[in-house]
Amino acid sequence: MNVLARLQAAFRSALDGLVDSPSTYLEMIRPSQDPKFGDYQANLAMPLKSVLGGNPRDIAAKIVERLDVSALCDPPEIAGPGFINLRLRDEVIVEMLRTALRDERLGIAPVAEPKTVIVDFSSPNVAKPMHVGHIRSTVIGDSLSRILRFLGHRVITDNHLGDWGTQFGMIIYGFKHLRDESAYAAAPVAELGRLYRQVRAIMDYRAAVRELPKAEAEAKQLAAAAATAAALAAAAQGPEAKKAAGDAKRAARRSEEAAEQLASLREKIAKTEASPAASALAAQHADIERAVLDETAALHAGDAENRRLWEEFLPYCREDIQRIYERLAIRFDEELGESFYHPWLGETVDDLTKRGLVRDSDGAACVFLDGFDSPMIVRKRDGAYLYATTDLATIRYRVSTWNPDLCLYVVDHRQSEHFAKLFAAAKVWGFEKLELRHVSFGTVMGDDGRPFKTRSGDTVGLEGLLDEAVTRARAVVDENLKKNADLEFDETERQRIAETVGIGALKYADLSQNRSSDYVFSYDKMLALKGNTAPYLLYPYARVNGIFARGEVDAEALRRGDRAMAFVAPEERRLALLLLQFENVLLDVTVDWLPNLLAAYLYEVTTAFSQFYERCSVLDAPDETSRTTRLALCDLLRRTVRTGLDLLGIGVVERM
RNA sequence: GUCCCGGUAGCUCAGCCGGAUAGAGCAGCUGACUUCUAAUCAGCAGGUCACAGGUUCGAAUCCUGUCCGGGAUGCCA
Repeated sequence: MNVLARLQAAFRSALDGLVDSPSTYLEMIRPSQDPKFGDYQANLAMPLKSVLGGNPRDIAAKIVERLDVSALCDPPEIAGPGFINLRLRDEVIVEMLRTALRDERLGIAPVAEPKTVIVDFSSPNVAKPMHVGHIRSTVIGDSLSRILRFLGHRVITDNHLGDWGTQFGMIIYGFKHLRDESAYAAAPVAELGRLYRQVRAIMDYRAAVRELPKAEAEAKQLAAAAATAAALAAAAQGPEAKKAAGDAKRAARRSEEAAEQLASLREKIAKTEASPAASALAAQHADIERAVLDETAALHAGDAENRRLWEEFLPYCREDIQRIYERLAIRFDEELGESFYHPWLGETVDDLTKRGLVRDSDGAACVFLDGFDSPMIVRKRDGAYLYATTDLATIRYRVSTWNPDLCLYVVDHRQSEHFAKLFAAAKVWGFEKLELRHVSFGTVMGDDGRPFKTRSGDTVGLEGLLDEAVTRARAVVDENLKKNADLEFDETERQRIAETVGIGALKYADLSQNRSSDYVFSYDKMLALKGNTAPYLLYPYARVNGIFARGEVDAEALRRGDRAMAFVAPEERRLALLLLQFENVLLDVTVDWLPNLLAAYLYEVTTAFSQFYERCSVLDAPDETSRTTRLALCDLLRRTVRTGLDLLGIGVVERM
């Protein structure tokens, strides 16, 4: 049992008979932020004032009187308005350290009541290359799955692939009209990618031409509005002036955005028209939008030819994304894409209808839900189904197959309304016992504060992103080795370190951020050697390995041994306390599904280690007890870091 | 229009289910490598936690309003 749980148990008996539901108060016991307030503090006397009456210091005194923590702590102290400060006895810390040291799982017991959890994440569209937008869902979902599994839950990870949408209509259309037979025979994946981009380019061009007049008119109108607003602002006096200036600024910005939008449209058009071949292509395929939709509809309707092509293309498309997953070390238990649910969409709507949940509105089948202005449309006027329908069918399938307690959807925040409706609909459909959670996250931004794009305005491919991270990591490795003459790394090892550090840095940059906020992408920041970065966390791990190697320490014997241990420096004690909080941190992560809490913890623990390392010589410790204690801290540190990083989906390097 | 999310140091961000003097990193300044890897450490400086009210013994954290930014908003996913 971890420290906190033991303290809580002691307080639970102290509160017995005093309050009805002690749980809320037990959560008010937490690590102190300042050592002078002890190791842990209980903040429950103040809020108990409204329950028990009297003044909080007296309440605290009463609780302390009933409290028996003598096996764990020095006598508790009451401070300030009624804080109860607890200082753990060194022998207790040492004993718990020993328990963790001996245990494969660092003393962390599996949860008493395991749940079945489905984690739905990544879910790229297989017809197009993965891009930067997929990184967050993939990395956050993978980490949450690993943490849940480590804690002892039954976890099913599912990649709900987009393998049935319009993008396949595009590829099929491209294949029928634009394919290069020999290129397809030689390298099908590349050729399909080219076809997708080709069709996309034609469609984009045609859309740009169509939208141009409207965009021109809008830009013109907004420019005029901005000019008017600027004039008004210049003329305004007194209290009106500030407001007018604000209006002018906003109008100017809107005008600027419209101008950019217009410029981007013109650029697309110019790009196509600059090439006679591209222009001719665009002219030849004047009806491309409708034709693509027709190909998609034919696929869905069971057209034999399109179905055959789809089956032929699918493995190639999956191959492309599989390569990325392998590099990221991401695996799924299931990859049931949209196509898997296609056969059941009709009966899903029928079942909803049978239960009286569906109403016709303008020819569309709609589920109207309390608290929402607009309904959830489950079948379009033209008879086609939507992702809402697929998502409902998916819930039903998952319940009948795995009977989960909880289902997490790791999907970006823009879809929060969709999920709010989906969850509400699932509830009225009869799945009220199943807990559904949208684990949402923000956008990856460029350093200009806008969604991360290449200089030419395209989305950034994920593969290129990985390559760049590794290349830059390699530069850091080489740079560092120049400074350390006594370290020798051959080419293979350098490259392997670069791969681990680069990919790890990319993942860590994402996971160390609170998922709900947008985050600014920066190679320089993620690969920085100091601060909350992957390289900083990996370093202590390698350092400890260095100590064990140089001292020829037998780690197994250390773990099993029973030599005396004791603290002489505050850095040792602080590091030990932090190491013992690992379990609580993992449990905290699963309260609001925040992997950044684990990242922050690992940063804190490695920072504490760096301070310890600076201050306390391990191999040349003053005596045997100190040496054993310090080696134990080192070993626990490296295993905690390795486990913690593994739970974030990040690998370690033995030396760097 | 309605709904959702955000506004914390020059920059990037933690902290937000109320707790003791608001924390990191970067950038700036000062120190520390004959010592287990300096991919490090120690220190200085830097903040009306957007604004105004409210609840509370106590508010960056909860409530209300205002301003600013982003997003969503019936037949795409």
